[in-house]
Amino acid sequence: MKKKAKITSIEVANLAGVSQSTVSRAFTPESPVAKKTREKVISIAKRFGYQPNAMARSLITRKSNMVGIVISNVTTNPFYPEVLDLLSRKFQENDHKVMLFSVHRDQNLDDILPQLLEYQVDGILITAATLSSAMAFECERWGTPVTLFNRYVPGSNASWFCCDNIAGGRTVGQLLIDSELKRPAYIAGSEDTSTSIDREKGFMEIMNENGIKTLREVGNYNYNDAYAAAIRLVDRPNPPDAIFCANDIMAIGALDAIRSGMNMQVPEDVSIIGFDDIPMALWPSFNLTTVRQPVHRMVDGSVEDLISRINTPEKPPNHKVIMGEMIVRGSSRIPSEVS
Amino acid sequence: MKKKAKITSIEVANLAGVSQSTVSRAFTPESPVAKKTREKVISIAKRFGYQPNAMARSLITRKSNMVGIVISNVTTNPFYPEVLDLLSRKFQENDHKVMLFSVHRDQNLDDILPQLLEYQVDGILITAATLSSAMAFECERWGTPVTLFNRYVPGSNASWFCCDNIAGGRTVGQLLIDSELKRPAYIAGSEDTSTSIDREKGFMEIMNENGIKTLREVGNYNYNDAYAAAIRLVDRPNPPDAIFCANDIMAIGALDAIRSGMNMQVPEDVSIIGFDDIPMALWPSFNLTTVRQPVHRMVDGSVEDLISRINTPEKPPNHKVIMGEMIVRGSSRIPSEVS
DNA sequence: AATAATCCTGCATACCTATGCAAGCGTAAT
DNA sequence: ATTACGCTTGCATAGGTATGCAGGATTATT
Repeated sequence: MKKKAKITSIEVANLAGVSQSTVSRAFTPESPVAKKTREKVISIAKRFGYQPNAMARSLITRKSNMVGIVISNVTTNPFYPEVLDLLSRKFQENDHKVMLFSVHRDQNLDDILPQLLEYQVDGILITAATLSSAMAFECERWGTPVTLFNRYVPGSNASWFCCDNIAGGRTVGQLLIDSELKRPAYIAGSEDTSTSIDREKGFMEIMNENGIKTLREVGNYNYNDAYAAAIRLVDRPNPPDAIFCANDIMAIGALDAIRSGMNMQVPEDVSIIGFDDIPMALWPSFNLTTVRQPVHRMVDGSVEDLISRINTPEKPPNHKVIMGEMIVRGSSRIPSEVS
Repeated sequence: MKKKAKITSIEVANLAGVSQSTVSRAFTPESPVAKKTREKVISIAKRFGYQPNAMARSLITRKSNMVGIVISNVTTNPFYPEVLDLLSRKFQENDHKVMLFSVHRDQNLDDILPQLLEYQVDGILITAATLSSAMAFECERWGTPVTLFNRYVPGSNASWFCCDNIAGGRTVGQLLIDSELKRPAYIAGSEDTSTSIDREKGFMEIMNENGIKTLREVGNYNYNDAYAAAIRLVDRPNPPDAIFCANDIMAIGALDAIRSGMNMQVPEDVSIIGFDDIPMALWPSFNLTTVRQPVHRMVDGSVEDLISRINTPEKPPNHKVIMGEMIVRGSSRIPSEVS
C-alpha cells in the first residue's frame, strides 16, 4: 500500500554536496547558479532519477501549468477529435499540461468545473458544452479564466471563439438561391445548441428575404437521426430539392439516406450541404459541399487567448467570431453563372 | 500578474471557529467529525467558495488521483476517439482525473512520460503508441504502473490489454477460404505497429496453410494511402478478388477506391474486409464486414487493472489478449454453406 | 455521583520545493 | 594592499493540507 519513496531535492543536494536551494535553482532556468554547479546537480539528478515535484512547485508558485479541457461529442462528430487533438498539441507546445474531461452533451458542467478548480488549473477551455452562469461566477471568483470554443455566453466574462454560424447559414442559403433551388430543407442539430440555432437563423434569413418556404427536420447532430430525417423529408408529398444539414456528419447521413435508402441521385435529385468540412467530406463517396470551419484559427486564437489571460489576469475577455469558408464540391448543384 | 489569493482552510477554520484540522476532516469522508461541526464547516466553505487544494493534498497523501493517458491517431482513426472517450469516462467514474497527451504516431514518448511523472500521476495508460524500455525502467523506478492498450512490450513490467490480432487475422483468412475467394490481398497499416504485423501474421498463416498466394500493399492506417493502395492492387494484371485491410478506415478507403475510383462492385468484383468495427462500418454506404474489437472489455479491463495496481503496487502486471468477433456484412461475399 | 468509555477536537508536524535575504567568495579597480 | 563590486551559495520560511497523538467534552454505565 505504501508508495516507494521518491528521491527528493534534499537527497540530491546531499549527494551533490550543495544545499537544497541550489538543487532547486539548478532546475530553474534563469536562476543564478554557476554553470559547473548546475551541471553537477543535473548529472547526479539524472543518475538517481530525480525530477522536481510539480505539485510542490505549484504550491509555491501558485501556478499549476495545467489547463482544463471540457469536451463532448468526441465520438459522434469527427470534428471534435480534430479540435481536441489540435488544442492539446497547442497547449503542449506552450508548456501547459491538459486535464481532460469528456462529458455527455447534456451533462451538467456544474459537477466538472469544481474538480478542475480543485486541481488549481490555470485556465479552462470548454468546447461543445455550455457554461452555466453559476459556474461562470465560480470561475471568476477563483480568478480562473475561461475560454469557450464554438459557444458563447453573453454577460459572463468568458472569452469565446466561434465560427460565424449565422453568416455561414446565410452563405449556404445564398448558394441554394444562386443554384435556383426552389424547395430547401434544413436538418437541425440538437435544438438547444447555439451552433444549430445560428446556422438555421442565417439560412432562414436568406430564405425569407427571397420569399422561399423551407422544410425542417431535426437530426440531433448524429448520423442516424439525420438519416431518418432525410427519409422523412423525401417521403413528403412535396419533397425538397436541397437539404442543408447543421453539420457534416448529418449531411453524410442524409446523403446515404438519399442514395442508398431512397435510390435517388445526389446532386441531381437533391443537393446536400453540410457544415464543418471534416476530412470525410472530401472522400470520393461523399464529396460534400460544406462550410469549412476555420479550425486552426479558432484553436490558435482560443489557446493564445487563454494563455495570455493566464499570464495577465486583468486582461479583458476576447470575443471573436471568425468567418467560415464555402467549399463547393459535388454534392450540390452548380450555381448558374448568371447572377 | 499576481493571482487573486484563494481562500484557505485556515480562513475557513477561523470563520467557523474551529481549527484547520477540523476543516480538513470535514472534507474527508470517514473522518471523525461531529455531524453538526461538519455541516457548519461545509456551509461556510460553500458560502465563501472554499475547496481543498488538490495539490497540497497530493503532497501529503502521495496520491495525486491523476492518471496519464497517452494516445495517438485520434484524428486519423475513428476507433481512437471512442477509446479515449470510454477511457476518460471510466477513469472519471473511478474518481481519477485524466492528464492527456496527444502524440504523433512516430513521436518519442521519452519526452512525454517524464512530464507525467513530474506531475506525480498515479498511473499511466498508453494507447496506440509504444513504450521504450528506457521509459519502462523509469516508470518502474518511480513505482508508477503502466498499462498498454493494444500494444505489448514483452520483458517490461507493464500490463497490456490487446485484441487477439493474430486470431482476428486468421478468422478473416478463414472467411475468405470459406467464401472460395482465390486471390486475396492484404493492405497493411503502419509497418512498425504490432497490430498490423499480427493481423497480417494470422491472415498469412491461413493462406499458407491453404497454399494460396497473396498480394500486399501498405496503407499506413489512413484513408488516402489505402485508397491509393487499392487502386494499385486492382490495376495489376492479376487483380485480387478480396482485400483485407488492417483497419476499418483503410477498408473504407479501399471500398471507395473500388467503387468510385474504379467503378467496380463490392462485393461482386472484390470483397472488402476491415478490422475494428467502428460505427461507420455500419453505415449503409459501407456496410462493412469486419472484426469487432472488444473495446468495452479492453477499456474496462485496462482501467481496472491500472487502478488496482495503483492501489496495490506489489500486484503483478496483467497480460490479456481478448478475442474479437467476426461481423459479416455486405462488403464481403457470403461463404458457401457447404464446408 | 463517580468512573469508564466514546467521541471530537486542537496541536504540532510533515509533504517538497521556490525564493528573499544576507553572507561568502573571487576578481577588478585604484 | 585595500576597497568595491558582482557572482554564487546557504539559511530560513512559506505555500495549503492531512494525520498521529493526546487532551477535553460528552455520554453511558453502575
